[in-house]
Amino acid sequence: MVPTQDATVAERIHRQLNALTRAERQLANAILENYPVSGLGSITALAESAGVSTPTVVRMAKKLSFSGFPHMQTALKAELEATLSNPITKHDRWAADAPDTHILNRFADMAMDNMRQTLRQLDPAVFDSVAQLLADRKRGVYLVGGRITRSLADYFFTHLQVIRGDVTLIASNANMWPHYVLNMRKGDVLIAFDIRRYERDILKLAEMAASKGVTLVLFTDQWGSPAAKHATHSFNCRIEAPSAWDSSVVSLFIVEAVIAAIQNATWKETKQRMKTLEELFDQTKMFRKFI
Amino acid sequence: MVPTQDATVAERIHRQLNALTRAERQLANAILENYPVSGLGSITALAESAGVSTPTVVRMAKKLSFSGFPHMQTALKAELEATLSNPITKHDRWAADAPDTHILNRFADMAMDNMRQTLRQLDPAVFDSVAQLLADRKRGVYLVGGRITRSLADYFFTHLQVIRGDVTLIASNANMWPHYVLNMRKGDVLIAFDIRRYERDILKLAEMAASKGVTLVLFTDQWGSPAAKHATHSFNCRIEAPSAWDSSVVSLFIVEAVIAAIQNATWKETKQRMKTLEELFDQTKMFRKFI
DNA sequence: ATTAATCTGAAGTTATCCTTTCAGATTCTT
DNA sequence: AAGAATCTGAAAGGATAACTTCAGATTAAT
Repeated sequence: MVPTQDATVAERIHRQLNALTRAERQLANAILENYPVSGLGSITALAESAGVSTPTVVRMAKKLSFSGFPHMQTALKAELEATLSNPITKHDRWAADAPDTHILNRFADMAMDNMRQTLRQLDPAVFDSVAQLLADRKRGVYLVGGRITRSLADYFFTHLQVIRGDVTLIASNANMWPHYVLNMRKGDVLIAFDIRRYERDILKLAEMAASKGVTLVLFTDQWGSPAAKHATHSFNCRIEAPSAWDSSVVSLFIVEAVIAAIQNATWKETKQRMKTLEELFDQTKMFRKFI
Repeated sequence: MVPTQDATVAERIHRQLNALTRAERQLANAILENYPVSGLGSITALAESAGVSTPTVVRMAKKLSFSGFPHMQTALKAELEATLSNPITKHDRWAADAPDTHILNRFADMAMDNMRQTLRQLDPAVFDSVAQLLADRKRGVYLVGGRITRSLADYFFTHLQVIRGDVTLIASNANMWPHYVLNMRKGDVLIAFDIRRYERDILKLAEMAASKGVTLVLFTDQWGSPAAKHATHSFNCRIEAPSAWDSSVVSLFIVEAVIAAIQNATWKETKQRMKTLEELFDQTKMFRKFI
């Protein structure tokens, strides 16, 4: 007998096909027919769908060297998981010269995981709506961030400012925030960053803004800031990191993608603004010419 | 309430995220983490892997408009079946619901490429040296960024400040920079961000700092800032993006990895500082308790 | 600080599942 | 055709899962 320890369920079935009885083959066919999902239900369901009795299922599982039906089902689930896990994760080491356990590689693994999981559950329609909102030059845009995320808001602000006017970065001192709310008009957009630990002030600001009819776009983490209840659109970015801090890589990614989308939607005007900006830079001689 | 009849479990979770409680979110998170396989086991197994109780699972299933856990599980299986039996569905697409040409997927592809290429040519020894430099509390640390990269310097600063003292974020007004140089001592570290278009002022600052015996750590792009000639260590991060702007995702990634490495190297002191910081936050009541 | 509202999981109950047994059905052998 | 060997599923059991209840814990509100 060939060892069947590591074979897939399908392989085991094929290998043992001759040793199976009539009812068992009928069952085997049913399993292979919609493999492997068919085997994920209860033994009763499987037996019924194959038109055999439950003892037949148990007997076949044992013929395939499983201890019983649950054992076989576990194997099926493991196979499925291996199949579904994105081939992208199966990489050669990121930094080839460093061991797998080096922080660079561990961090890279997690960053890519965050990215994958965030995008999998991100609704492109929400993304498109946000891009459209921000492309609308009739709406004023305000940006605010917390202790850590302030930098992200700042980054977003710097780019938005090039694309369009009427963009305000809300200063970090929360005492001043009501002043900003004072100027907000119905239809304006507030982009707020709030990841754990969620900040009371951001929640308060979201409340105030919402009550003035401002549309709230929220960048938060997988658990969701309490400000989400006031948000029209939320981006839940995974922030896991092998570190005492959270990772903002995915949040920054989304920000950049939104920027690109807005730019595409308003390219004609944006191009003109960028050209003007270049001329202004030329005058200040701030940048070196070329590269 | 939006009808949830035909939505996928992931969509329902996403839609109801705000209505979920702490334990339920924790559970939702666990489900999405290895979706949808994680939901195919018994309610007990799922509850355990999420670190919640089984009643929580039942309650969440009901909040998602299922009659109970088995109902939800059936839905998961149906989704899985649909996915697997439809060869057209591409598993390697980032945002599954958006076409390959959607900006999200194009951006993700490129970010991924940037990451791979950057890490491939990054020397882990350089990385380790930088982490070690910054872990050395006897050296003062200065951070500076350009028009776009200032946000990255700011992000780095916020974290470094928690880990250690004697960290200075150089203000954005270049006229003031000589004041900072005045205080720099031999052995201090200057972390500079300079990606195209490279800024004259950063180059000048690097020169001045170098002449005072300051160690320069440079974050730049694949082409290399002219300031590199003064740098002791350089990180060349790929910045390609399907956009008129460059992507800072990889740069941020390296920054976070460095932060994690420093934290590991000095965990004892860092832990103590973080604890003290927590206490200070408690006093200001800035953050909500837990999560 | 106190109270009210909400959340959470331990414990217990009910339902379902998985396995085993065994008698009848089927197939094979002579 | 008779007998032996094998196969099969109904039924019963023991095991596990799913659901409900409820009291303590937590959070929000006053």
